[in-house]
Amino acid sequence: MKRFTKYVIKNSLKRIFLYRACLVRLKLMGVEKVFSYTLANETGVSSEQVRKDFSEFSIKGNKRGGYEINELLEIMENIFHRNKDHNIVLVGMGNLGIALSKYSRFVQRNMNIVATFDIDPFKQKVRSDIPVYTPARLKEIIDRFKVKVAILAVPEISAQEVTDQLVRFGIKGIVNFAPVLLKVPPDVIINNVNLCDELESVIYCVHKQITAEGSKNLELLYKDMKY
Amino acid sequence: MKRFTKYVIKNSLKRIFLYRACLVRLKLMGVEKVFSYTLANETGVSSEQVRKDFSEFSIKGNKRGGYEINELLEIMENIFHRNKDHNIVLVGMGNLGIALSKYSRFVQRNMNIVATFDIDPFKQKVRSDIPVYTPARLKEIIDRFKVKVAILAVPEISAQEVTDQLVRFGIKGIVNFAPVLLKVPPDVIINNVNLCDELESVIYCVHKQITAEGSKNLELLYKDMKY
DNA sequence: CATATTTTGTGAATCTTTTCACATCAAATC
DNA sequence: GATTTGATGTGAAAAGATTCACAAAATATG
Repeated sequence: MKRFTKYVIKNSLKRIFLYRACLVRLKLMGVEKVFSYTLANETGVSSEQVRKDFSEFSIKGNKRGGYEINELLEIMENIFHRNKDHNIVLVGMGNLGIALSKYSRFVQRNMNIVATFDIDPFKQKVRSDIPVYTPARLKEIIDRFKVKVAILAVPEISAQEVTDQLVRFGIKGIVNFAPVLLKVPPDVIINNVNLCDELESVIYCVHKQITAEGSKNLELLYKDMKY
Repeated sequence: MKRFTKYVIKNSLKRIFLYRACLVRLKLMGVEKVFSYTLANETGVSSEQVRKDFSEFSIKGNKRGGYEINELLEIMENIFHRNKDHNIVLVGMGNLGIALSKYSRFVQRNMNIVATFDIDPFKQKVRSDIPVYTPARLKEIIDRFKVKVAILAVPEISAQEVTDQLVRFGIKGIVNFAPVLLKVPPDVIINNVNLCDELESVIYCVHKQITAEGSKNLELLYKDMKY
């Protein structure tokens, strides 16, 4: 009865990102070695979980000696192919699109938005820091920069249409900010970011927490997970 | 050995949001009734999952008749307290903060950003559509509008400091866009949105998918979940 | 150099989530 | 109104994720 499968990023992978962020911070503070429980404390997971996650990605430490931060980061860079640059396109230069195009952290992590696209001719500026093209040039740019991943920040109504184009032009992964479930072939990875839901779920949980009589109710709503 | 627990929003709750978005769409299209497999098809989950989720939230349907969309939406509105208005504050009016403050979908769903805050005096504008105040007025505004939930879009470096203030002034839930793990008392709910990680994980999966020799590798990286 | 200590790494146990399978009910059909 | 059909709702089974518990290894100590 299922019409399409969707790949979902595993928790363990998400946690690896947490660990890495934490390692980068510790390195800046001059720390050279970590133990699984250091990372556990900093990220809120359990130390066994850290080790289990590492073992899933075949990351080995030194018994008694813990892990060298530099070594760990290098392994992670390799796992994530972060040594290479990655070219991204961004479609939809509304408020959110503009903010994302200026988000400096992407560049810091070797993810370059090489071009953005918008149907509004008034927004199109080829001679800008990051150029804003007409969607007619999508294929050309995707081909030229060998782009495989796109950020979708267009209105809900045109999200599927743009997605179909992107997929046709060879895009294999999309971070989608439009609140729709995109339909794509099984080899295309979609990561939905729904800002409303993020806010709404917090409001919901807060409300429940405030009005909850016993803890029984809460258990229905959250997992008491330590991540 | 754990230093703080963190509540994480359950998958079933996240899926309820999916269902609702879908129901709203179907309603606009003039549909009046749905079956569990309609929702399943539209959202990519299995129909048993839909029913199990509903049963978790004590949502009942009609055997053979499925579910009335209106009824379903009403129940969900009640569950989510969406009939009431919710006042939100937003701290940090950088690119992302500005975009979020203009995000019309929040208002459509009864979530009103009543005020924003930024330390930069040049950004402070009290007579604007949504006023931008100095953080010195945080307590005053939070008290006046009985705000319980905040959006945090400040730089990494000041995120914890601002969080401590927010918590002191009575904020019980935070949507955090800064890439740091905030430390808060156990009754405060944090929802982290890390834009870099979202993009990076897609890049990672795409890369793995492209270079994967067998399907064995893939299984390590994704769950073949149908959500 | 033997012993004690500390941390990793992982199989087993537990807990959670998802899927299966089918009884149960409501509507449609004969 | 009896029978068939097609959906829900939910225990039971399976799959998946997390925690426990402890052997193995590396370092420190006496």
